[in-house]
Amino acid sequence: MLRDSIRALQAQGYKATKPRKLVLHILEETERPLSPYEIQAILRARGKYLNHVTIYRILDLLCHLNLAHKVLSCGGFIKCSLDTAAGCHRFMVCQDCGAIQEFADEELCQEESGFARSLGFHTEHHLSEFSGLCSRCYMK
Amino acid sequence: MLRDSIRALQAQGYKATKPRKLVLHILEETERPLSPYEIQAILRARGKYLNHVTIYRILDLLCHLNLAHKVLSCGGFIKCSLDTAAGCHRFMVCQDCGAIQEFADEELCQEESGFARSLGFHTEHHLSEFSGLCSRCYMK
DNA sequence: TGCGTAATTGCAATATTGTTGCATCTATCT
DNA sequence: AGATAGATGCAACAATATTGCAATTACGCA
Repeated sequence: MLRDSIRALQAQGYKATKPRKLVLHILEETERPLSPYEIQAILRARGKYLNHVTIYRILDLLCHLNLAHKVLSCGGFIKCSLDTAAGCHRFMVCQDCGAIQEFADEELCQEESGFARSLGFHTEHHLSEFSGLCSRCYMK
Repeated sequence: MLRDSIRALQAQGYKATKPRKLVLHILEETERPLSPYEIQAILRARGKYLNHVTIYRILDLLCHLNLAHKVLSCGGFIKCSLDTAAGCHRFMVCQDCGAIQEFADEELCQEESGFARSLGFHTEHHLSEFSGLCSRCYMK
């Protein structure tokens, strides 16, 4: 919810400015990842203007507060839809419709850590991005 | 091995040109991911010159042939050190020394697929990048 | 070994993406 | 409403990435 995100901003001492609300609103209503310049274009098409520098800074902040995520495989940003630990970053990206589903699984995470440790590696953050077909596109 | 990579190029009908050998050689001897411009800088420091466009094209080709990988979390490229299926892309990145270890685990892969399917998602490619400390840095 | 040709590279120009410092503006508290 | 810390816009710039085309080169073959 937009309202929750705004509250989260304020709770940590950040101002609920118009630009921040605009960016949050766009992210809320969009399922697929958006790049900073895409966000700017969407706003422009609606007669709003934000400087790209502002958008970059807002996205940095949102990621820092775990209100948004950067999807590395495409470089875009999506809203954070889970309130799990910040250390894990997991998505399934549908190759057909581009939709993204965030997921979390404690068990999988532990198995990954265990596997890594068996190779002598002590992990802190796990990033996973799976691509394939979502249930809807798979049915088609 | 450099020789193997060159052979792989030729086996698929690509020429073993000087620029390609240079890039492969740099990737072979470097443990950490390198960006196109870093590769150019390393070569320049050795008195060699490659146009950045050439480097981009070579890296595209190497990734396409699964002789190199792009590490998404940093944007750099490393040599491919496993001859596993091209669909999986897994690294552990040491936060201290920057070294990268590629890994593969069929079992983990299957569990990931199963987990995704339980959410209605049919995966094709799995990307994982774990960050933490390698055994050497963990000991320090 | 030298030639012909298709593949590859270099170059120039341009597009896209990301960053910095500073002046101006605004959300929030009183 | 006014003060002020924090946020935004602007301008300039840096870094990264892409395209079309001319020049060069690796490789097969005579």
